[in-house]
Amino acid sequence: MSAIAVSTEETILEAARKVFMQKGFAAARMCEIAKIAGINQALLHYYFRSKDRLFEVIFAQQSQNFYANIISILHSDVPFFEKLRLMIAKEIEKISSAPYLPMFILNEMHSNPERMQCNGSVDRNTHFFKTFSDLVEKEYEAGRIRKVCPQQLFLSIMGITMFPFLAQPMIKMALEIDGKSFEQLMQERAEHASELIIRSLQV
Amino acid sequence: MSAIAVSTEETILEAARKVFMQKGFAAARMCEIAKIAGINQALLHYYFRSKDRLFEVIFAQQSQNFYANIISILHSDVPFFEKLRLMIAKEIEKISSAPYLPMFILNEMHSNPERMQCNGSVDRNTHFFKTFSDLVEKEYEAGRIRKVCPQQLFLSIMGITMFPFLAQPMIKMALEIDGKSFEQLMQERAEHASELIIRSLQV
DNA sequence: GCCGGTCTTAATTAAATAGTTAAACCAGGT
DNA sequence: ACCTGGTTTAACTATTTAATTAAGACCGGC
Repeated sequence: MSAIAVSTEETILEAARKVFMQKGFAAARMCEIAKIAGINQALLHYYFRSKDRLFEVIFAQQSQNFYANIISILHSDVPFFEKLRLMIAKEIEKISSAPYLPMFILNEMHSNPERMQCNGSVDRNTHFFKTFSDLVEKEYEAGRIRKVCPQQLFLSIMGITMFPFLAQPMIKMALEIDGKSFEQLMQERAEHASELIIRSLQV
Repeated sequence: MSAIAVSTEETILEAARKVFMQKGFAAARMCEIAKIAGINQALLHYYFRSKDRLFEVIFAQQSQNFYANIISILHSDVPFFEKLRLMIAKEIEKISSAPYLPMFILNEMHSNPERMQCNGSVDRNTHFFKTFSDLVEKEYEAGRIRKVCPQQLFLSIMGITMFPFLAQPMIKMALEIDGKSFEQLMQERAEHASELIIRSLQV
């Protein structure tokens, strides 16, 4: 009963996650989700009343997933440079196992900003910047890094780690590489990215 | 006659550009394009047979627009560091005037890779990497920069310049700034980004 | 004046897709 | 044995939207 019910609910969520993340809300099809979950559309609506509701659940989950790493590392108790290295490495590691995640989140926020405003799951997760900013400030005052705008630095770190995945199809064409080589490149990426950021901060 | 015809054709393209770039192919509506162009749907199909055809035209145009800057600067005759500065500055300048451009291109390539393969307009524009790679190689051999993987460097430069626009809605929430402040931040961005990249390359 | 292409209006078709319903099936638990 | 709830099937409705069509209005050049 309950055990079985949870199982199919999760089967559905898993299928929905795949489809929504790959195609986005507008191009996603309920019948495809049902098909992948190995069930019928009737049961889909039996569990989640509508496409919108199902999407809300998926988006909230993934949104959580998207920010969790950064937040926990920012609050961890390691030296600043180590934090940067960890943020970059862990983020690349996670995205490697879910390459569509950044595009999904950013594209849905972009193409439907209204949905986000009334959505608490977004708000709860986006208040970590002050922590980062304070860390940078302190590090500068201790003379361990050069003077730098925390906002700009933050954008750079995020861009350097997430962009390759956002632009994956373009990158593959531009660099003329296949999926295998791309994965390889991403495995080496954390090292290059950390090196680049940390060198740029040297006094 | 001809003058008028061209004018409405351009009116339609302008409207289509707005709608497709803001909503993406799947969520874009022909009737909205018609409405914005100030015409009716019948005329829309009179000029462009179908939604797909209209989209092809827009995508090809924007794709061109997307790569043009980088390509022309790569082939220009200025020192390497100056090229980097120019690439970053010009790219930010362009995107600032069309903030949806990167998300549009990357998201459509992501959510519909098939469309791209048969589309020459993409292929023609993505073969500029070797030029960049050679430049980096030469610069290293001349001892003016440290040893660095050209592919990784390329990803970093692109990421640093384009990410803020791709993530605009998220950024605004995370940094708790409004549209005005975001524009301000982007105006200062080229300077920070160049500084960061060039410092990281110092031997 | 009329001719051709541009454009409008409005009605209509066709297709895709979200969502509903009712009846039946089946397995586990009582 | 039977009740319950998850599940299936299949037919159905409603809605949205792309695409078409036909009849005619407007308008500039011939």
